[in-house]
Amino acid sequence: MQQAAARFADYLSRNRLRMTRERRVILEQVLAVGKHFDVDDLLVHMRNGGLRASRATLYRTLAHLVDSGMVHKVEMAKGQARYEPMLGRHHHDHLVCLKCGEIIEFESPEVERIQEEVCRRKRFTMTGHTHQIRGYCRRCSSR
Amino acid sequence: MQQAAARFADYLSRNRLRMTRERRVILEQVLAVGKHFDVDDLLVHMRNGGLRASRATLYRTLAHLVDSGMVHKVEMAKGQARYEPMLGRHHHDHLVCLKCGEIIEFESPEVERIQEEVCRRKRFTMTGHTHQIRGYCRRCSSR
DNA sequence: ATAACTGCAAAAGGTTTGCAGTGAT
DNA sequence: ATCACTGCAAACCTTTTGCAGTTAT
Repeated sequence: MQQAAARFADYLSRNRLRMTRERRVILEQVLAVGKHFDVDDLLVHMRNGGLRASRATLYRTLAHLVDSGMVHKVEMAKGQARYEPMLGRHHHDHLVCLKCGEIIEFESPEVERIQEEVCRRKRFTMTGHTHQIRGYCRRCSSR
Repeated sequence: MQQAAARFADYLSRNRLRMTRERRVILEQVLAVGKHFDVDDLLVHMRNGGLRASRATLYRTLAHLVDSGMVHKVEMAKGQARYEPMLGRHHHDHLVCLKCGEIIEFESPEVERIQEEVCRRKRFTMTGHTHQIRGYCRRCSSR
């Protein structure tokens, strides 16, 4: 946790940005709220802890956290974004349950390899990708 | 083209929906406008051809075309949707150029296979997926 | 002191919806 | 004669932005 704060502080100072109380609190809550969350989850979580920050500041700070690489932004359908802290974790993609909203992670080096090959063949410079499988999780399928 | 109209008509009647002038025109224009388009492209294309339909009707009709399987909806980041006619074509995914907006298609049976295996392992019932690679196309990379 | 930051409320931007009138079956 | 469809304008929803006041450096 200290570590994360230090890393963010470092990112901020390298970009001539400032470490404010809001940013400290938001980072701490992002780490506390768990794996996958959206802005509302975070807001609710913060309120329950008696903390607050405006939506605008949440969005602005999350953008910096994403930019620093400490948090990933996952674009869902209809322009809703979810976020996930990436501290020391590595890349993965998602299975999204359409009924209960559960998000299951998966990773496949094979898929990564194929992606790179596709890009090579098409002379395409990849900067990122999105790979989501939608459907019903084990629990929701069985009813 | 006749064929497409017949297929849509069939879908409509099976769902107790009606074949209207607007729907006929929209289907025809969807086929004419080409591979990947968004609602604005379609609207502009129609206006250039002296045809028209309200945005609301475009959205409503596209939803039916998607439901009928004749058109695929591709969710892009930030809640913008694009559509592509699927007549007799089969599934593929996309490379999206962040600079010029070009969309390059690719397909990989291997990735499909891996997806199925991931789902089996996680006991997940897949109903669809999204797989996009973002970056810069050949032209845009080289400048 | 400077320039970045914050909250607020307004704006944006794509999509959806309620309604009253129109039209397919 | 029904009941679905259409256009319009308003409503939606998440995210972004302008502004005036606040605060880290």
